[in-house]
Amino acid sequence: MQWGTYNNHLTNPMTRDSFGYSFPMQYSSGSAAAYNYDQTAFNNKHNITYQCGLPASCPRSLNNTFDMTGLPRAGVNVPSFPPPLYQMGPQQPYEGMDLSQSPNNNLLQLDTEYEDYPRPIPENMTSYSTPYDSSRSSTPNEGSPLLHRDDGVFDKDRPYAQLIFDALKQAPNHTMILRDIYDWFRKNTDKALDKDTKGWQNSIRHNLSMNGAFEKVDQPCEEAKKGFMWRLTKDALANGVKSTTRYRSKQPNKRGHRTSHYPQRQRAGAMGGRSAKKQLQHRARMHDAYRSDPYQAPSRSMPTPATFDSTFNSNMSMYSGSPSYYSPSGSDIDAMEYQPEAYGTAPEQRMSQQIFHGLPSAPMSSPLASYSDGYIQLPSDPAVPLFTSSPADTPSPSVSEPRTPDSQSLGWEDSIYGPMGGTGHVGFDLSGFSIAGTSDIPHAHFSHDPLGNGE
DNA sequence: CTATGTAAACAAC
DNA sequence: GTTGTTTACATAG
Repeated sequence: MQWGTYNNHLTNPMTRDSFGYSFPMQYSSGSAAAYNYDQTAFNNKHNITYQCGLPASCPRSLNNTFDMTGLPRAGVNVPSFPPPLYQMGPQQPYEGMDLSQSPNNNLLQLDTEYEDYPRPIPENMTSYSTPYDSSRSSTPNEGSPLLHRDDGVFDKDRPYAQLIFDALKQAPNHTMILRDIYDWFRKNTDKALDKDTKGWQNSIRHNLSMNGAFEKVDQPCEEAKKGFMWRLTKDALANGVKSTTRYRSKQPNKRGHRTSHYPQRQRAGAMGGRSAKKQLQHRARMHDAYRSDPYQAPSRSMPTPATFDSTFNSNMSMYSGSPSYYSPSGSDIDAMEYQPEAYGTAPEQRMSQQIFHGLPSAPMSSPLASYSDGYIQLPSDPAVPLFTSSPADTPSPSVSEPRTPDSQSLGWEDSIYGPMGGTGHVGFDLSGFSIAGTSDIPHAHFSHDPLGNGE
Protein backbone atom coordinates (compact mmCIF):
# COMPACT_ATOMS: atom_id res chain seq x y z
CA MET A 1 0.00 0.00 0.00
CA GLN A 2 1.88 2.86 -1.26
CA TRP A 3 0.02 5.48 0.61
CA GLY A 4 1.00 3.93 3.84
CA THR A 5 4.31 5.56 3.49
CA TYR A 6 3.02 9.04 3.53
CA ASN A 7 3.28 11.09 6.55
CA ASN A 8 -0.01 12.66 7.00
CA HIS A 9 1.26 14.90 9.64
CA LEU A 10 3.20 16.67 7.04
CA THR A 11 0.67 16.55 4.34
CA ASN A 12 -2.21 17.57 6.41
CA PRO A 13 -2.17 21.26 7.09
CA MET A 14 -3.71 20.65 10.41
CA THR A 15 -2.17 20.23 13.71
CA ARG A 16 -2.48 16.86 15.18
CA ASP A 17 -2.97 16.11 18.78
CA SER A 18 -1.91 13.07 20.60
CA PHE A 19 -5.14 11.32 19.90
CA GLY A 20 -4.58 11.52 16.26
CA TYR A 21 -7.26 14.04 15.71
CA SER A 22 -6.43 16.98 13.67
CA PHE A 23 -7.58 20.45 14.24
CA PRO A 24 -7.07 23.47 12.19
CA MET A 25 -4.41 25.54 13.70
CA GLN A 26 -6.76 28.37 13.97
CA TYR A 27 -8.60 26.54 16.66
CA SER A 28 -7.33 25.62 20.00
CA SER A 29 -6.05 22.18 19.65
CA GLY A 30 -6.47 19.84 22.47
CA SER A 31 -8.87 21.90 24.42
CA ALA A 32 -11.21 20.18 26.75
CA ALA A 33 -14.05 21.75 24.93
CA ALA A 34 -12.99 20.06 21.83
CA TYR A 35 -12.80 16.64 23.31
CA ASN A 36 -15.94 16.93 25.30
CA TYR A 37 -17.91 18.68 22.74
CA ASP A 38 -21.51 17.73 22.79
CA GLN A 39 -22.20 16.63 19.32
CA THR A 40 -25.86 16.24 19.79
CA ALA A 41 -26.42 19.70 18.56
CA PHE A 42 -24.84 18.63 15.37
CA ASN A 43 -26.55 15.36 15.01
CA ASN A 44 -29.49 16.89 13.38
CA LYS A 45 -30.74 16.02 10.06
CA HIS A 46 -28.32 17.05 7.51
CA ASN A 47 -30.53 18.52 4.98
CA ILE A 48 -27.88 20.97 4.24
CA THR A 49 -26.53 20.39 0.87
CA TYR A 50 -23.89 22.17 -0.92
CA GLN A 51 -25.99 24.54 -2.74
CA CYS A 52 -24.49 26.19 -5.62
CA GLY A 53 -25.56 29.26 -3.89
CA LEU A 54 -28.43 31.55 -3.64
CA PRO A 55 -29.81 32.68 -6.91
CA ALA A 56 -27.26 34.34 -9.06
CA SER A 57 -24.55 32.97 -6.91
CA CYS A 58 -21.98 30.62 -8.15
CA PRO A 59 -19.20 28.76 -6.50
CA ARG A 60 -16.40 31.07 -6.90
CA SER A 61 -17.98 33.97 -5.23
CA LEU A 62 -16.48 34.72 -1.93
CA ASN A 63 -18.48 36.06 0.88
CA ASN A 64 -17.87 38.16 3.84
CA THR A 65 -18.15 35.41 6.34
CA PHE A 66 -15.25 33.30 5.35
CA ASP A 67 -11.89 34.12 4.16
CA MET A 68 -10.19 32.48 1.32
CA THR A 69 -9.23 29.54 3.40
CA GLY A 70 -12.81 28.82 4.15
CA LEU A 71 -12.40 29.72 7.77
CA PRO A 72 -14.43 32.42 9.37
CA ARG A 73 -13.10 35.84 8.98
CA ALA A 74 -11.72 37.48 12.04
CA GLY A 75 -14.42 39.01 14.07
CA VAL A 76 -17.19 37.32 12.25
CA ASN A 77 -19.49 35.46 14.49
CA VAL A 78 -20.56 32.29 12.87
CA PRO A 79 -22.63 30.53 15.46
CA SER A 80 -23.27 27.49 13.42
CA PHE A 81 -19.86 27.07 12.13
CA PRO A 82 -18.73 23.63 12.94
CA PRO A 83 -16.85 23.18 16.13
CA PRO A 84 -13.25 22.18 16.07
CA LEU A 85 -14.25 18.61 16.41
CA TYR A 86 -15.73 18.88 13.01
CA GLN A 87 -12.43 19.64 11.62
CA MET A 88 -10.91 16.45 12.72
CA GLY A 89 -8.74 15.02 10.14
CA PRO A 90 -9.39 11.54 9.00
CA GLN A 91 -7.97 8.62 10.74
CA GLN A 92 -6.09 7.79 7.72
CA PRO A 93 -4.35 4.51 7.63
CA TYR A 94 -1.02 5.98 7.05
CA GLU A 95 2.11 5.54 9.05
CA GLY A 96 2.87 2.30 7.40
CA MET A 97 -0.37 0.66 8.18
CA ASP A 98 -1.11 -1.94 5.64
CA LEU A 99 -4.75 -1.87 4.84
CA SER A 100 -4.65 -5.13 3.13
CA GLN A 101 -3.64 -6.72 6.37
CA SER A 102 -6.24 -4.99 8.38
CA PRO A 103 -9.66 -5.71 7.05
CA ASN A 104 -11.13 -4.56 10.29
CA ASN A 105 -9.21 -1.42 10.26
CA ASN A 106 -12.31 0.54 10.89
CA LEU A 107 -12.71 -1.23 14.10
CA LEU A 108 -9.88 0.85 15.31
CA GLN A 109 -11.73 3.92 14.36
CA LEU A 110 -15.09 3.48 15.85
CA ASP A 111 -15.05 6.88 17.37
CA THR A 112 -14.09 8.73 14.31
CA GLU A 113 -17.37 8.98 12.54
CA TYR A 114 -18.68 12.30 11.53
CA GLU A 115 -22.14 12.44 12.84
CA ASP A 116 -23.10 15.37 10.80
CA TYR A 117 -21.51 15.39 7.51
CA PRO A 118 -21.84 17.39 5.44
CA ARG A 119 -21.29 19.94 8.00
CA PRO A 120 -23.73 22.73 8.45
CA ILE A 121 -23.53 25.76 6.35
CA PRO A 122 -24.03 28.97 8.17
CA GLU A 123 -27.10 30.77 7.13
CA ASN A 124 -25.21 33.70 5.90
CA MET A 125 -22.87 31.59 3.94
CA THR A 126 -24.41 32.10 0.64
CA SER A 127 -22.41 29.85 -1.51
CA TYR A 128 -19.57 27.61 -2.06
CA SER A 129 -16.67 29.67 -1.05
CA THR A 130 -13.71 28.88 -3.08
CA PRO A 131 -10.32 29.49 -1.70
CA TYR A 132 -9.21 30.31 -5.17
CA ASP A 133 -10.24 33.40 -6.89
CA SER A 134 -10.79 33.00 -10.55
CA SER A 135 -8.80 36.07 -11.29
CA ARG A 136 -5.89 34.63 -9.41
CA SER A 137 -4.56 38.09 -9.14
CA SER A 138 -2.93 37.14 -5.94
CA THR A 139 -1.93 34.06 -4.20
CA PRO A 140 -4.85 32.99 -2.11
CA ASN A 141 -2.61 31.11 0.20
CA GLU A 142 -0.88 34.17 1.41
CA GLY A 143 -1.16 34.55 5.09
CA SER A 144 -3.15 31.42 5.44
CA PRO A 145 -2.21 29.09 8.22
CA LEU A 146 -3.63 26.25 6.25
CA LEU A 147 -1.83 26.47 3.02
CA HIS A 148 1.83 26.72 2.69
CA ARG A 149 3.63 25.98 -0.41
CA ASP A 150 7.30 25.38 -0.61
CA ASP A 151 7.52 24.11 2.88
CA GLY A 152 6.96 20.49 2.28
CA VAL A 153 3.36 20.49 3.24
CA PHE A 154 2.29 18.96 0.02
CA ASP A 155 4.08 15.97 -1.15
CA LYS A 156 4.42 16.32 -4.83
CA ASP A 157 4.81 12.66 -5.40
CA ARG A 158 1.54 11.53 -4.07
CA PRO A 159 -1.08 10.15 -6.35
CA TYR A 160 -3.82 12.23 -7.79
CA ALA A 161 -6.45 10.81 -5.56
CA GLN A 162 -4.53 11.84 -2.49
CA LEU A 163 -3.90 15.27 -3.80
CA ILE A 164 -7.49 15.79 -4.70
CA PHE A 165 -8.34 14.61 -1.26
CA ASP A 166 -6.08 17.23 0.21
CA ALA A 167 -7.53 19.89 -1.96
CA LEU A 168 -11.07 19.06 -1.05
CA LYS A 169 -10.35 18.49 2.57
CA GLN A 170 -9.30 21.98 3.15
CA ALA A 171 -11.88 23.54 0.96
CA PRO A 172 -14.99 24.96 2.51
CA ASN A 173 -17.40 22.15 3.01
CA HIS A 174 -14.83 19.98 1.40
CA THR A 175 -16.28 21.08 -1.84
CA MET A 176 -14.69 22.51 -4.90
CA ILE A 177 -15.41 22.84 -8.52
CA LEU A 178 -13.21 21.29 -11.06
CA ARG A 179 -11.49 24.44 -12.07
CA ASP A 180 -10.58 25.18 -8.53
CA ILE A 181 -9.14 21.76 -8.21
CA TYR A 182 -7.10 22.52 -11.26
CA ASP A 183 -5.97 25.68 -9.64
CA TRP A 184 -5.10 23.89 -6.48
CA PHE A 185 -2.97 21.51 -8.44
CA ARG A 186 -1.27 24.33 -10.20
CA LYS A 187 -0.44 25.91 -6.93
CA ASN A 188 0.34 22.94 -4.80
CA THR A 189 1.60 20.21 -6.97
CA ASP A 190 3.95 19.69 -9.77
CA LYS A 191 1.46 17.79 -11.84
CA ALA A 192 0.65 20.83 -13.87
CA LEU A 193 4.16 21.88 -14.60
CA ASP A 194 3.96 20.57 -18.09
CA LYS A 195 1.74 23.18 -19.57
CA ASP A 196 1.84 21.58 -22.94
CA THR A 197 -0.29 18.69 -21.94
CA LYS A 198 -3.64 18.49 -20.38
CA GLY A 199 -3.07 15.02 -19.21
CA TRP A 200 -2.98 16.06 -15.62
CA GLN A 201 -6.41 17.55 -15.94
CA ASN A 202 -7.62 14.42 -17.52
CA SER A 203 -6.20 12.50 -14.65
CA ILE A 204 -7.91 14.70 -12.17
CA ARG A 205 -11.21 14.21 -13.85
CA HIS A 206 -10.58 10.55 -14.10
CA ASN A 207 -9.91 10.30 -10.40
CA LEU A 208 -12.87 12.40 -9.50
CA SER A 209 -15.09 10.20 -11.50
CA MET A 210 -13.61 6.91 -10.55
CA ASN A 211 -12.71 7.27 -6.92
CA GLY A 212 -15.48 6.80 -4.47
CA ALA A 213 -13.99 9.32 -2.13
CA PHE A 214 -15.28 12.05 -4.36
CA GLU A 215 -18.82 12.78 -5.16
CA LYS A 216 -20.65 15.30 -7.10
CA VAL A 217 -22.91 17.63 -5.31
CA ASP A 218 -26.48 17.43 -6.26
CA GLN A 219 -26.98 20.78 -7.69
CA PRO A 220 -25.06 21.79 -10.70
CA CYS A 221 -23.79 25.24 -10.72
CA GLU A 222 -25.90 27.74 -12.47
CA GLU A 223 -23.05 28.49 -14.71
CA ALA A 224 -23.29 25.22 -16.44
CA LYS A 225 -19.84 25.38 -17.77
CA LYS A 226 -18.47 25.15 -14.33
CA GLY A 227 -20.03 21.81 -13.94
CA PHE A 228 -20.75 20.26 -10.66
CA MET A 229 -19.07 20.74 -7.41
CA TRP A 230 -17.06 17.92 -6.07
CA ARG A 231 -17.06 17.00 -2.49
CA LEU A 232 -15.37 14.53 -0.27
CA THR A 233 -17.64 11.83 0.90
CA LYS A 234 -18.01 11.52 4.58
CA ASP A 235 -16.45 8.15 4.31
CA ALA A 236 -13.42 9.65 2.74
CA LEU A 237 -13.33 12.32 5.36
CA ALA A 238 -13.43 9.72 8.05
CA ASN A 239 -11.26 7.10 6.54
CA GLY A 240 -9.25 8.79 3.92
CA VAL A 241 -9.14 8.30 0.26
CA LYS A 242 -8.48 4.90 -1.09
CA SER A 243 -7.39 3.40 -4.25
CA THR A 244 -9.03 4.59 -7.37
CA THR A 245 -8.39 1.20 -8.78
CA ARG A 246 -11.07 -0.06 -6.49
CA TYR A 247 -13.58 1.34 -8.87
CA ARG A 248 -12.08 0.08 -12.00
CA SER A 249 -12.92 -2.92 -13.93
CA LYS A 250 -12.07 -6.15 -12.33
CA GLN A 251 -12.22 -7.82 -15.67
CA PRO A 252 -8.94 -9.39 -16.56
CA ASN A 253 -7.10 -7.69 -19.25
CA LYS A 254 -7.97 -9.43 -22.39
CA ARG A 255 -5.04 -8.01 -24.16
CA GLY A 256 -3.86 -10.27 -26.86
CA HIS A 257 -7.18 -11.98 -27.21
CA ARG A 258 -8.57 -9.61 -29.68
CA THR A 259 -9.26 -10.79 -33.12
CA SER A 260 -9.77 -7.38 -34.57
CA HIS A 261 -8.29 -4.05 -33.97
CA TYR A 262 -11.57 -2.69 -32.80
CA PRO A 263 -12.22 -3.06 -29.15
CA GLN A 264 -14.64 -5.76 -28.29
CA ARG A 265 -16.33 -3.74 -25.73
CA GLN A 266 -18.60 -0.92 -25.25
CA ARG A 267 -17.26 2.19 -26.74
CA ALA A 268 -15.22 4.10 -24.27
CA GLY A 269 -17.17 6.97 -22.92
CA ALA A 270 -20.42 5.85 -24.33
CA MET A 271 -21.78 5.34 -20.89
CA GLY A 272 -20.32 8.54 -19.71
CA GLY A 273 -22.28 10.94 -21.68
CA ARG A 274 -25.55 9.18 -21.49
CA SER A 275 -25.24 8.35 -17.89
CA ALA A 276 -24.34 11.91 -17.19
CA LYS A 277 -27.56 12.95 -18.76
CA LYS A 278 -29.43 10.32 -16.88
CA GLN A 279 -27.89 11.55 -13.73
CA LEU A 280 -28.96 15.01 -14.46
CA GLN A 281 -32.45 13.80 -14.96
CA HIS A 282 -32.52 11.51 -12.00
CA ARG A 283 -30.12 13.19 -9.73
CA ALA A 284 -32.64 14.59 -7.37
CA ARG A 285 -34.44 11.32 -7.24
CA MET A 286 -31.78 8.77 -7.16
CA HIS A 287 -28.97 10.89 -5.93
CA ASP A 288 -26.38 9.38 -8.12
CA ALA A 289 -27.46 5.99 -7.05
CA TYR A 290 -25.20 4.21 -9.34
CA ARG A 291 -22.33 6.51 -9.68
CA SER A 292 -18.98 5.11 -10.43
CA ASP A 293 -19.67 1.61 -9.61
CA PRO A 294 -18.39 -0.60 -12.30
CA TYR A 295 -19.88 -3.64 -10.69
CA GLN A 296 -23.32 -2.69 -11.71
CA ALA A 297 -22.49 -1.85 -15.24
CA PRO A 298 -24.63 -3.99 -17.44
CA SER A 299 -21.68 -5.03 -19.45
CA ARG A 300 -20.08 -6.65 -16.49
CA SER A 301 -20.80 -9.92 -14.98
CA MET A 302 -21.69 -10.53 -11.43
CA PRO A 303 -19.52 -13.01 -9.70
CA THR A 304 -20.91 -16.15 -8.31
CA PRO A 305 -22.07 -17.09 -5.85
CA ALA A 306 -24.57 -14.35 -5.82
CA THR A 307 -23.64 -12.57 -2.70
CA PHE A 308 -24.41 -9.05 -1.95
CA ASP A 309 -21.33 -7.32 -0.96
CA SER A 310 -20.87 -4.70 1.61
CA THR A 311 -20.30 -2.18 -1.07
CA PHE A 312 -23.91 -2.40 -1.89
CA ASN A 313 -24.60 0.61 0.15
CA SER A 314 -27.48 2.18 -1.52
CA ASN A 315 -29.57 5.01 -0.34
CA MET A 316 -31.95 2.31 0.59
CA SER A 317 -29.22 1.06 2.84
CA MET A 318 -29.82 -2.42 1.82
CA TYR A 319 -28.01 -4.13 4.49
CA SER A 320 -27.40 -7.75 4.72
CA GLY A 321 -27.38 -9.22 8.11
CA SER A 322 -24.06 -10.66 7.36
CA PRO A 323 -22.49 -8.55 4.75
CA SER A 324 -20.25 -10.32 2.43
CA TYR A 325 -17.62 -9.12 0.16
CA TYR A 326 -17.66 -8.91 -3.46
CA SER A 327 -14.02 -9.06 -3.93
CA PRO A 328 -13.27 -11.02 -6.99
CA SER A 329 -9.74 -9.94 -6.86
CA GLY A 330 -9.44 -10.90 -3.27
CA SER A 331 -8.60 -7.44 -2.11
CA ASP A 332 -9.37 -6.66 1.46
CA ILE A 333 -9.25 -3.06 0.64
CA ASP A 334 -12.02 -3.57 -1.77
CA ALA A 335 -14.06 -5.26 0.81
CA MET A 336 -13.79 -2.53 3.33
CA GLU A 337 -14.16 0.30 1.00
CA TYR A 338 -17.79 1.01 1.43
CA GLN A 339 -18.60 -0.48 4.71
CA PRO A 340 -21.63 1.36 5.85
CA GLU A 341 -20.96 0.64 9.45
CA ALA A 342 -19.67 3.98 10.48
CA TYR A 343 -22.56 6.03 9.36
CA GLY A 344 -25.08 6.94 11.91
CA THR A 345 -24.85 3.78 13.84
CA ALA A 346 -24.26 3.39 17.48
CA PRO A 347 -20.82 2.22 18.43
CA GLU A 348 -22.08 -1.07 19.67
CA GLN A 349 -23.98 -1.58 16.50
CA ARG A 350 -21.00 -0.73 14.47
CA MET A 351 -19.07 -3.11 16.60
CA SER A 352 -21.52 -5.77 15.74
CA GLN A 353 -21.18 -4.93 12.15
CA GLN A 354 -17.50 -5.16 12.48
CA ILE A 355 -17.71 -8.45 14.19
CA PHE A 356 -19.93 -9.86 11.56
CA HIS A 357 -18.23 -8.21 8.77
CA GLY A 358 -15.80 -10.94 8.17
CA LEU A 359 -18.08 -13.84 8.69
CA PRO A 360 -19.18 -15.89 5.79
CA SER A 361 -22.58 -15.11 4.59
CA ALA A 362 -25.34 -16.97 3.00
CA PRO A 363 -26.03 -16.02 -0.53
CA MET A 364 -28.84 -13.63 -0.89
CA SER A 365 -31.44 -13.50 -3.50
CA SER A 366 -33.96 -10.91 -4.26
CA PRO A 367 -36.98 -10.57 -6.42
CA LEU A 368 -35.96 -7.03 -7.10
CA ALA A 369 -35.27 -6.26 -10.64
CA SER A 370 -33.66 -3.08 -11.50
CA TYR A 371 -32.83 -1.08 -14.49
CA SER A 372 -29.90 0.85 -15.49
CA ASP A 373 -31.90 4.01 -15.57
CA GLY A 374 -32.30 3.90 -11.88
CA TYR A 375 -35.65 2.34 -11.74
CA ILE A 376 -36.26 -0.60 -9.59
CA GLN A 377 -38.92 -3.15 -9.97
CA LEU A 378 -40.54 -4.22 -6.83
CA PRO A 379 -42.46 -7.40 -6.45
CA SER A 380 -46.09 -6.84 -7.02
CA ASP A 381 -46.95 -8.96 -4.08
CA PRO A 382 -46.10 -7.07 -0.93
CA ALA A 383 -45.89 -10.35 0.87
CA VAL A 384 -42.88 -11.27 -1.12
CA PRO A 385 -39.86 -10.61 0.97
CA LEU A 386 -37.44 -8.34 -0.70
CA PHE A 387 -34.48 -10.41 0.19
CA THR A 388 -34.14 -13.85 1.50
CA SER A 389 -31.41 -16.22 2.12
CA SER A 390 -31.20 -18.56 -0.69
CA PRO A 391 -29.34 -21.47 -2.01
CA ALA A 392 -26.44 -20.70 -4.13
CA ASP A 393 -28.30 -21.65 -7.23
CA THR A 394 -30.87 -18.99 -6.76
CA PRO A 395 -30.62 -16.45 -9.49
CA SER A 396 -28.54 -13.55 -8.53
CA PRO A 397 -29.86 -10.07 -8.38
CA SER A 398 -29.39 -7.91 -11.32
CA VAL A 399 -25.98 -6.58 -11.82
CA SER A 400 -27.55 -3.25 -12.34
CA GLU A 401 -28.89 -3.21 -8.86
CA PRO A 402 -29.04 0.40 -7.89
CA ARG A 403 -26.81 1.36 -5.13
CA THR A 404 -25.68 4.52 -3.61
CA PRO A 405 -22.09 4.92 -2.99
CA ASP A 406 -22.80 8.53 -2.69
CA SER A 407 -24.57 8.60 0.53
CA GLN A 408 -24.17 11.90 2.12
CA SER A 409 -27.40 13.59 1.80
CA LEU A 410 -30.06 11.61 3.37
CA GLY A 411 -31.12 9.04 5.70
CA TRP A 412 -27.92 7.48 6.68
CA GLU A 413 -28.66 8.27 10.25
CA ASP A 414 -31.94 6.59 10.00
CA SER A 415 -30.93 3.42 8.45
CA ILE A 416 -32.98 0.56 9.59
CA TYR A 417 -30.72 -2.31 9.76
CA GLY A 418 -31.70 -5.84 9.77
CA PRO A 419 -30.66 -8.06 12.57
CA MET A 420 -27.00 -8.34 12.69
CA GLY A 421 -25.53 -11.66 12.10
CA GLY A 422 -28.87 -13.02 11.23
CA THR A 423 -29.79 -15.05 8.31
CA GLY A 424 -30.12 -12.59 5.61
CA HIS A 425 -32.69 -10.14 6.68
CA VAL A 426 -32.12 -6.78 5.35
CA GLY A 427 -33.23 -3.36 6.25
CA PHE A 428 -34.26 -0.65 3.96
CA ASP A 429 -33.80 2.92 4.62
CA LEU A 430 -36.39 4.58 2.56
CA SER A 431 -36.27 7.82 4.37
CA GLY A 432 -36.11 10.61 1.96
CA PHE A 433 -37.74 8.56 -0.66
CA SER A 434 -41.18 8.35 -1.87
CA ILE A 435 -42.58 5.97 -4.29
CA ALA A 436 -44.33 7.49 -7.17
CA GLY A 437 -47.19 5.43 -8.22
CA THR A 438 -49.07 2.81 -6.43
CA SER A 439 -47.89 -0.21 -4.68
CA ASP A 440 -49.09 -2.47 -7.39
CA ILE A 441 -47.02 -0.80 -10.00
CA PRO A 442 -44.13 -3.09 -10.45
CA HIS A 443 -42.03 -0.46 -12.00
CA ALA A 444 -42.00 1.74 -9.00
CA HIS A 445 -40.05 4.89 -9.03
CA PHE A 446 -38.08 6.05 -6.11
CA SER A 447 -37.94 9.71 -5.90
CA HIS A 448 -35.92 11.75 -3.61
CA ASP A 449 -36.19 15.32 -2.74
CA PRO A 450 -33.66 16.07 -0.09
CA LEU A 451 -34.25 19.75 -0.14
CA GLY A 452 -37.94 19.56 -0.14
CA ASN A 453 -38.06 21.80 -3.08
CA GLY A 454 -40.42 19.67 -4.93
CA GLU A 455 -39.54 18.27 -8.21
C1' DC B 1 -1.49 -9.15 -9.41
C1' DT B 2 -2.55 -4.19 -7.69
C1' DA B 3 -2.00 0.73 -7.90
C1' DT B 4 -1.39 4.46 -10.64
C1' DG B 5 -0.98 7.53 -14.58
C1' DT B 6 -2.24 8.65 -19.05
C1' DA B 7 -4.72 8.70 -23.38
C1' DA B 8 -8.72 8.79 -25.54
C1' DA B 9 -13.65 7.95 -27.01
C1' DC B 10 -17.78 9.78 -26.16
C1' DA B 11 -21.79 12.58 -24.58
C1' DA B 12 -23.67 16.68 -22.85
C1' DC B 13 -23.38 21.34 -22.44
C1' DG C 1 -13.86 24.01 -25.50
C1' DT C 2 -15.22 22.12 -20.80
C1' DT C 3 -16.93 18.68 -17.89
C1' DG C 4 -17.82 14.06 -16.70
C1' DT C 5 -17.77 8.92 -17.56
C1' DT C 6 -15.65 5.09 -19.04
C1' DT C 7 -12.35 1.91 -21.08
C1' DA C 8 -7.74 0.71 -22.56
C1' DC C 9 -3.13 0.43 -21.94
C1' DA C 10 1.53 1.13 -19.90
C1' DT C 11 4.33 0.87 -16.08
C1' DA C 12 6.13 0.17 -11.39
C1' DG C 13 6.40 -2.70 -7.71
